[in-house]
Amino acid sequence: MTQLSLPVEDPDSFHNVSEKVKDKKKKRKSESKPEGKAKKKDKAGVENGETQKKKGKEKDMTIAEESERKTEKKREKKKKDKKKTKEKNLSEIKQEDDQTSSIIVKVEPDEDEDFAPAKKQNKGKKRARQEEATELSKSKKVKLEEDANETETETKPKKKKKIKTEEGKQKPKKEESDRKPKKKTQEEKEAAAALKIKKKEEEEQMRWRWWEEEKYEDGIKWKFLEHKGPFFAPPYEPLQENVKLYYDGKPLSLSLQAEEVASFFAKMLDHEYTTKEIFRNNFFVDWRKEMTLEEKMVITDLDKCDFTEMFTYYKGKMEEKKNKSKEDKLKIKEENEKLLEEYGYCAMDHHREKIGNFKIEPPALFRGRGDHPKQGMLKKRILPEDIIINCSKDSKIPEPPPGHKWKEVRHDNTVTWLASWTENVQGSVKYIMLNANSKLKGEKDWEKYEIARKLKHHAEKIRKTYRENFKSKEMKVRQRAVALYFIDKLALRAGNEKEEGESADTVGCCSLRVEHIKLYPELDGEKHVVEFDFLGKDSIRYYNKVPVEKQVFKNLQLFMENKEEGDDLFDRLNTPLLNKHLQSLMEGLTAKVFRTYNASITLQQQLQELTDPEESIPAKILSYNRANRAVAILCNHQRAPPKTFDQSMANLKSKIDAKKEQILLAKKELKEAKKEAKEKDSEKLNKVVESKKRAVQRTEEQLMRMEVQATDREENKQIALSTSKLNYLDPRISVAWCKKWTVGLEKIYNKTYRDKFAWAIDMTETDFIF
DNA sequence: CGAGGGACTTAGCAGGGGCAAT
DNA sequence: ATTGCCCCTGCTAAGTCCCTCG
Repeated sequence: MTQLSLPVEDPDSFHNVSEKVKDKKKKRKSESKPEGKAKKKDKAGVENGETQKKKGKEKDMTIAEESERKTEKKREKKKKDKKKTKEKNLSEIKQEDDQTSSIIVKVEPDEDEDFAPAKKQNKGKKRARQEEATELSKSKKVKLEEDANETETETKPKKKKKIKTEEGKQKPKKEESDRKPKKKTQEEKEAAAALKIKKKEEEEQMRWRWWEEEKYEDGIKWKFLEHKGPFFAPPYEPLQENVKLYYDGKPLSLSLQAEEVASFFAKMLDHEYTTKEIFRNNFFVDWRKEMTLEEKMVITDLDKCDFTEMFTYYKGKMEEKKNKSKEDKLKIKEENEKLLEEYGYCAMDHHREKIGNFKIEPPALFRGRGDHPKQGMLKKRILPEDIIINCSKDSKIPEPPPGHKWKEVRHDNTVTWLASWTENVQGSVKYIMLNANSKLKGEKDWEKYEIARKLKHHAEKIRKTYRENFKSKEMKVRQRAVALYFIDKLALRAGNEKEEGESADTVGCCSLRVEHIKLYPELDGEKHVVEFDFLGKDSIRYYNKVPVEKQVFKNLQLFMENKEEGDDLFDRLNTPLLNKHLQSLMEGLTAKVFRTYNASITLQQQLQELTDPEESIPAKILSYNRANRAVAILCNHQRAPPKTFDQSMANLKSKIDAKKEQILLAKKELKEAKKEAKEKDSEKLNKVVESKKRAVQRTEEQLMRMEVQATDREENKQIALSTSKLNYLDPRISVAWCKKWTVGLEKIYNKTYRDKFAWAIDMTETDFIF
C-alpha cells in the first residue's frame, strides 16, 4: 500500500514534465507546477538492447534479399492462413449443415509471423463467435439495401438464446464486478443488468465484422454508398428588439448580416481571443465586409464598439437553456436523436455505418491556435451550393434543401468522404467522413499498426544505417541521418514546410531552425546535451534537454556553422526527401510510423516492467496509466490543467484524511472489541470482533483506492493520455494486457474506444506481442 | 524537382450529460 | 432530489503524406 502513494519517478524518458508548459497556458495561469520528475534512462537505448537479438539474421542483407525473404515469409503465412481457413470452415460445417461456407477469413498480408495464433482453450469461444458471424453473414446475404434492418431483426431471436448461454458462461465474473452496489432491490438490479447485457448483445450482433472479410482491391474504398447528405447549420436568429450594439455610447441597429457577425464576437467576449490584437483586427476587417454602406460609415473603430449588452443577452439565453425543464430537455434530446437517426448514418456496402461529422460547421470567427495570423477572420456560412456530394451511382442521391442545389454530385469510390466543401479562411477542403468505428477507418487503423509492427523487424538495421550515415561525405545524407535519429529517439513529427503567414509559426523535425536548439558540450554532468525549445503542432511547446551521441553533437555543430536565427537547421532536407529514403528502407515506412512504433513498443515494455502480478486491480490500472503516461510524455501530449484541478485535489486530500481518521477509529473499536471478547469470550462478542475486523479492512481498501486515484491524478495534471490511447497505441497490447491480468477492459477503454477498437478486442488473445 | 491541392490522421478544447455524494 | 464534479463527446484546427502538373 505504502509504495503506491509514493511519488514514482517516471521510469523512462528524458522529458522534464514541469518544464513543458504550454506558452499560452503559462501566461494565462502561472500556477505552481509539480516538481520535475527525475530523468532516467534513455528509451531508445533500452529498445536497442531489446531488439538486438533479432539483429543477427537481418544483418548485412541487401534490400533485394530482404524482400525475397519477405515474400517467402508471406508465402508461409499464406499457407498457415489457408490452413486456418480450412479449420474454420470445417468447424462451421460441423455446426451448421446448411452452411455454404460463406465466411471468408481475412488474410492480412502484412500480418507478421508473430501474430498471436488462437489458443486451444479458446476454441469454444472462437466457435461461438464464428457461429454468430456465420449467421450474420447469412443475413447479410439475404438483406439488401432498404430492408437491411428488418432482416437483421428477423434472424435475431433465434440467435439471442444461443449467445446468451455462451455469454453467461463466459463473462459472469466481469459483469458482476462491474456493477456497483446500488440501493435498489435485487430484482431491479437484475433487470437493469439484463437490459444492459441485452443491449450489448444487440450491438455486438449489429456490428459489421469487417475484419473477417476480404479486403477490396487496391484503391477501392466501397462499392455502394448512400446517404442523406449533410445537415446544415440552423439559420441566424436575429437579436431581440431591445438588445443593441452600442457605438461610441449610442445604440445601433445593424443589418441582419452585420448583426450576425457581430454576434459571433459578442458571444466570445469573455474569451481571451477577443483581447488579442490580431483577432480583433481580422474580425473588424471581415465584419466591415458584411456591413452596409451606412454601417461602414459609422463603425470605423472597434474600440468604440460595446458588445456587452449582446453578450449579456446571449449569456442569459445560455442560462435559460440550461435551466429548462426536464421535459423540454428530453424533447431536445429526442430531437437530436431523431436527427442523428436521419442524417447520422449511411449505407456502405449494405451495412449501416455511422458518420463522424454529419453537421456542417456553422459560421463563426476562426479560432486558430497559437499566434495564428488569421485568427478572428470570418468563417462563412456554408450553403448547399458549396457542397460536393459523393455517393454511388445506383444509390438514392441526397436531396438538397428546398430551393437549393448541390455544387456537384460525384461518384468516386476511391475516396472515403461523403461530402466536401472548401472553407474560406485557409482555402482547405473539409470533409464529411465516417466515424472511427467504421470499417473504412478501422481497416486503415489496423494497417497502421501492422506497418508499425513491421518496423520492429527493421528498426535495428535502420538505426545502424543512420549511425553510419552520421559520417557520410554528403551533407544531405548526414542531415537526413541526424533528423531520423531525432524522429526515432524523440518521436518528433516529420515537420513539413509551411507557407509563412498562413498559419502559426510551428515546426517539426525537418523544419527545425537554428534558434530552436542549443548545444551544451557539457551540462549537469552529462556530455553532448541538446536543448530543444520550439512550438510544435497546435503551438504546443516542446522543451527537452537530451544527451545525444557524440557524432550527432558534432554534426549539429557543423549544421549550425555560418547560420543565423531563422535559418533551417537541416537546410538540405525536407519531408518528401526523408520519406523517400524511408520508403527505400522499408515498404510503407514514413516518418510518422516511428511515432506509432515507439509509442506502442514503449507501452508494451512499460506494461511489462510496471505490472506487478501480486498487486490489486486498482494498482494494476495505475500501472497501466503510468505506462500510458510514459508514452504521452514521449509524444509530448499535453493538456491545460483542469480549471478545478487544485480545488478537486484538495477535496480528495481532505477525503483521504477523513478516511485515515476513520481507520484509526475503526481500529480502536476493533481493539476494544477484542479486549472485551477476550475477557468474556462469548459467541456474540467474537462475531462483533469479526465484523469490526472486516470494517477496518474495508476502510483500508477504500483509502488505498483513493490514494491511488490521487497519485494518478496528480501525475496526470498536464498530460493528456487520450491522444496516444486513441492514435498511437496498438489496442491489441491493451486488450491482451487486460485479458492477462483479468482487468475489465472498460477500466481502460470507454465506450467510444471499445467501439473504435472492436476489431482488436475481437481478435486479440493474451499472448499478443506487438 | 517544387508548388499546390487533396485526402486522411492527429490534436486539444469546450460544454454537456451523467453519476456519485449530500 | 439536488448539487457538484468529472469524463465523454463533438468539434474543428493542424498536422502528414501523396499525387499531379509544369
